[in-house]
Amino acid sequence: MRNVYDVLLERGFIEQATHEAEIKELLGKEAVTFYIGFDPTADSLHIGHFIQVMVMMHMQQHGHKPIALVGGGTVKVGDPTGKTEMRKMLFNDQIDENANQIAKQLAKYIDLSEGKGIAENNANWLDHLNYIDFLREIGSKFSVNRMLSAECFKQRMEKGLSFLEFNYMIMQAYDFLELNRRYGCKLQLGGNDQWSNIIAGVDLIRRSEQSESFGLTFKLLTTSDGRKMGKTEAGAVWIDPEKTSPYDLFQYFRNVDDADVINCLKLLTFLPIEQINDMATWKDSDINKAKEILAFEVTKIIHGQEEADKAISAAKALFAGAGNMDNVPTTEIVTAEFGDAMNVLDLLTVAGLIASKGEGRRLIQQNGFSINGVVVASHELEVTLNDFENGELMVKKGKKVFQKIKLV
RNA sequence: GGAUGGGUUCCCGAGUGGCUAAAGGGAACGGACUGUAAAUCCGUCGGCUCCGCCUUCGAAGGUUCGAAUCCUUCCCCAUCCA
Repeated sequence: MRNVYDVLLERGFIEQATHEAEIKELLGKEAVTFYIGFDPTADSLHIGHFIQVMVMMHMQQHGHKPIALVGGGTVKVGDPTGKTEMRKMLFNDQIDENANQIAKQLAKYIDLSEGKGIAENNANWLDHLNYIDFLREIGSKFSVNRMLSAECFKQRMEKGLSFLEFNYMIMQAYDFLELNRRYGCKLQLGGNDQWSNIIAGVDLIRRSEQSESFGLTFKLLTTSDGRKMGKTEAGAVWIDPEKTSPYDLFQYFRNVDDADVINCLKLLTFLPIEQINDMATWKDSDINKAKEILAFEVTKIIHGQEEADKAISAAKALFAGAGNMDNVPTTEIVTAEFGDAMNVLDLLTVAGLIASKGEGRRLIQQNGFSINGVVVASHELEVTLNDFENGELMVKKGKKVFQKIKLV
C-alpha cells in the first residue's frame, strides 16, 4: 500500500509539517494513532471542517487509527460569551447539545468502533482540572515570551486578547499530551490555522514525557484568490441535511468558480488523482462537466449515493429539462390555507424565497420571479388554483433558485 | 483604579442639531452577457397596509419645534499608566 503521506501530498492537503521525513517514515512503517479536534461552536460541522474529515478518512483507509476529539472543553475557552450565571448555564447546555451532534456526524464518516478509532471529548479532562495543579504541572512548561511570539497571537495583539483566550493554546497542547498518555497518540493534524497550537502540544509532550510527537497541518478550504469557501448568503454550507439540503450542497459545488474545481476535486472527493489530473486539462464547457462530477461526488460522500442521485436528478430536471422533478426543493401548503387564491408576495413568503415583502416587491420589479415559466409582472398578482398542475406549481427566483409549491 | 480615543444599517467606514433610512467601498441580491463559471455593465440593498407611515446609529433617561449628532448615567472595546 502507498504511504498516506504521499497521497495527501499529491492531493494538495499538506501545508506544514513538524518533521516531514520522520512523519512519512512513521506513517509508512506502523499504524499511527492520530487526532484532529473539532470545537462544537455550532450544532453541525460545515464544509470547511469536512476537509479534516476527508483527511481522517484517507488516514484510516491506510490503516491508521483516528481519534475524533470533540472540543467540549476548549470551546468554552475559545468563545467567552455569556457573562451572567443564567446565560452561562444555557451556554453549557448548548455546548453539550452541539458536542453530541458533532460526535454523531464524525461517527458517520469515520469508523470509531472498538479497535478502529476512538471518540473523545476533551471536556472529560478539561472540565475537572485543578487550577493550581495544572499551573504547576503544565503551566510551568510554557514560556509566555515564546507564546507571544506565535503568529496567531501577534495578530490578536492589535485587537486585544483576553487571558481566557490566551490559554486556548495551552488547553489544546494539554489535549495532545492527554491523548498521548491515554492512547499513545503521536500525531496531531489540523487546519493550518492550528499550527501554533499543534507545535505547542508537540513541545509540551517533549518536555513532559521526553518523547517525540508530530504535527501536520492542512490547507484550509479557500478559493483560488484566498477567500474562505463554504459561505453562502444563507450562512455556512453545513453537513447536516436539515441545515443545508443535499440539493443545496450539490448546487454549491455545481457553482464553484472554474479556478477552484480541481482543488475541490482533490480535497473533497476520492476520485483517483490520475483522473483529476486529466480533468485539469479540460477546457471551456467541459469544465462545466467537471463541476457536475465534483458536486455529485461530494454529495455522495456526505449524504450517500441515494441523495446524490436525487440531487443530480433534480438539478437536471430544473436546468436541462430532463430528469425527475420529484426531488426539487419543495414547500408544501395545506389546500385549506391556500383557499381559492393567494397574493404572490404571501406565497413567496411562505415558500421562504423572500425575507420581506419589500424585497419581494423589488425583485418583482426587476423581473426576478417567474411562476410556471411566466415572469411575475406585478406584486398584486393573485395566484389561483388554476395555476397549479396536479397540485404543483414551480416558482423560480433569479436564474438558479427553484422552489416547487405543492398543495397537500 | 487613572488618562485618552472609540462603539453607526451584513462587514469596513463617513456623518458632530434639520437637506439623513444615514456618503463611499465590500459582500449580497435582480437584470444583460455566458457554460448553473469568471470578468464587465445596469439596477436594488431597514420594515410596512409603500407616492404615506413605522423602527434603526452600544443601553436608558433628558434638552429641543426637531438629535446618529447636545447633556446625564450606565455597559462595552482599544491604547498608555498603575
